[in-house]
Amino acid sequence: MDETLEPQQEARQGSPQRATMADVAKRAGVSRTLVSLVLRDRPGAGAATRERVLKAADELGYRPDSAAQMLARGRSRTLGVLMNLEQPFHAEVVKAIYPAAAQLGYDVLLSAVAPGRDEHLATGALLGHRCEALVLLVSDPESHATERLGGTVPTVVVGRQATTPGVDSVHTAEAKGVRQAVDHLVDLGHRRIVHIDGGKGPGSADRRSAYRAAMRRHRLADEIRVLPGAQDEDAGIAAGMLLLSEDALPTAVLAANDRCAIGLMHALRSGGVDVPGEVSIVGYDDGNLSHLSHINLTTVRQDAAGIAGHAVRNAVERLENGTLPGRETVCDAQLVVRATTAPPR
Amino acid sequence: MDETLEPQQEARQGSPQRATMADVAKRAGVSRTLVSLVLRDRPGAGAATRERVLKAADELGYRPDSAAQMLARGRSRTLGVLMNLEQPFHAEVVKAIYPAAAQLGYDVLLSAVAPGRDEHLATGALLGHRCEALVLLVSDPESHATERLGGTVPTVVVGRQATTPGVDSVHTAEAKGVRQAVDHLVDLGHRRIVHIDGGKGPGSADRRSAYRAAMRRHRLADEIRVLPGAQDEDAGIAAGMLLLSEDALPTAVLAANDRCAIGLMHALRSGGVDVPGEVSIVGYDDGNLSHLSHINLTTVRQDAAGIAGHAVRNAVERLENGTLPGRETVCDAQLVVRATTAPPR
DNA sequence: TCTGGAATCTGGAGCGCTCCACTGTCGCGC
DNA sequence: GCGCGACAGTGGAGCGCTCCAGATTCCAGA
Repeated sequence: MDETLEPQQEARQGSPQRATMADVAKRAGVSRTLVSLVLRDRPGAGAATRERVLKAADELGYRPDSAAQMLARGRSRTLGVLMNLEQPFHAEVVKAIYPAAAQLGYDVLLSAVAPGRDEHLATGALLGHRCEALVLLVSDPESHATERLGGTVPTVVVGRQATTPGVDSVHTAEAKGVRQAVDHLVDLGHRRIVHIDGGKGPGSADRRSAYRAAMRRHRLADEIRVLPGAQDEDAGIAAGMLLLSEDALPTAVLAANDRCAIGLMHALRSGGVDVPGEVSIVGYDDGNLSHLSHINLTTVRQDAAGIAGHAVRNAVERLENGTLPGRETVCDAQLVVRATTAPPR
Repeated sequence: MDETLEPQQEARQGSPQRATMADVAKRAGVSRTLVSLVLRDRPGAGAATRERVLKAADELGYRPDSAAQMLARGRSRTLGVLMNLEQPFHAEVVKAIYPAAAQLGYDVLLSAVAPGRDEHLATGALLGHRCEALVLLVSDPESHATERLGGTVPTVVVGRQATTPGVDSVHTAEAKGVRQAVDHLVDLGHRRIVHIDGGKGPGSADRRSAYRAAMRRHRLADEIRVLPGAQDEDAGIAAGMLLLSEDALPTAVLAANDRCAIGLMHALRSGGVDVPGEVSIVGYDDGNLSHLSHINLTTVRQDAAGIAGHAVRNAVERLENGTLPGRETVCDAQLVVRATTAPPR
């Protein structure tokens, strides 16, 4: 950068150029190395000196340069998280990843998929920033390209089973969650229970097969019906439209996730269908929308904090432990009964 | 004897060593510098050599180390974005920031506020990663601490006017949007139009005063009523509850944002109130929820792409231009009439 | 008195990259 | 033949930090 001296810096922080460790050292009258020790809270510095260094650093508004740290350490202690900004559940998980990573001394970098920014690009950015491990909240199960990064860097896939050896996965006990949901509906007296599929979204394949299994367990194999869908409101709406166009409605629907459930609920209600009077709906995720008092969605709660914790721990373990076989961590699922399920008419 | 230092052990950390520029250079039989030139697509290399370098880089799976790049360049060409994972509108803006930044050759780093991770911490992380400029989608107008970073690093505040000199701001023409909304309601015949306040959220103060001004313009000063609130569903619900508990409902409500509007809508509907039959509702943002066919919210559309573009351009300009006075960019607002507004009974 | 070891502190090398100043090598006009 | 600019390519310095191998001090114990 050109050495354009900034004429008016805030007086408080003073330095036109970012303060370096050498500046702090000079001010405190010690060596760079010692400053480094003190700032990283390592033994090897006397109490008085320590104090002096800290004071000097504070006065200069010193901020360690993580780029230089990474370079020098040969490690970045940074975890990369690939997410979708539109999935509330991702937000939930990310919120829990921050403290989990911080606790283990890791930093977190977020990268989101967006139109024109696919998984590949987004993970590339993460890797370019020297993330030592990746947590993939988004990952196309069909193109294993992203997962295969596991060969390069420890990778944890969230929300579904990994299909590549050497890649960890953390996901919800979909079978349990779905079974609870189906059990609940059957207990209420439902038989015609439709499932809206989540397409390529995480967990969808498992939920689909768990739905089938649960239906069979209740000897309702004949009633099995899976509608194509996705994990968003539009898919729920589309499914709702489809159902409304048919002769008879099912009495209950297990949606791909909460967003899908909400879309479905709106579609049905605006089609004059009473929920849960005529049709019961069960969601999946238990994000911040579902517990809103008027949505009040019966849903399968995924343990975002648990998922985040395990994902981080697995990634770090793999990082510090070298090669490990791919592990699968299953987090608990819990049906939360609210107001969108009721006995069928 | 120092020169026979053995290379870093590979086995210990398990990770296969990441290929460096020197590796690529050796493989292609050229100097590091040339590799650097080729990879950055700079003139100074012959076509044949260029090809060879590219091939070598590809074969080694070479990935430039952005930490080293930053360090060497003295610049990171990275923009930091502070966001809230729970605001769909932020997601919208971020999605547009990516391409805008990429076009100017800048990288984007995301940092989210979360429980236990306040603005200060989140921006600290961004700064530690050497972001050269910050785009703040989140910023507490009361504590100017975050904004004051503008003294250190170019800062653009999104969603409200900056209160610190030397800090740019990009926000929607709240006055115009709100005026359109109020005009629309008045045109429909409404007089009792209540506004739910967005609390400390971005844009709230402007919307509040714009609401007051618009009401006065229509000689409805007596009908002005601002309910305390926030920019989320819960606030909408709370406001709805409050209104339901009163003797008479207003005929229209201008909500703090879409999320708030949705909360309100649900609260009113579950209280047996017809929307828009008895009460019309107008939101603000036009995020992905509002256009869902059953929510179908009349709302004020904020130009996320425009906001993102201006924020990025302003930040970069300030970066490359040295000192500039604080500028304010106002993006268009546009009322989108959908199905939650109708003439009063 | 000397020894040795803990506690404290220092200098230099080097992480992977970019930039600057430089060396060659052409080809072309005079 | 010479000069000269354009192009191709090289080597070294150094970004801010951490680590390693010492250097210095001080004091307990023989």
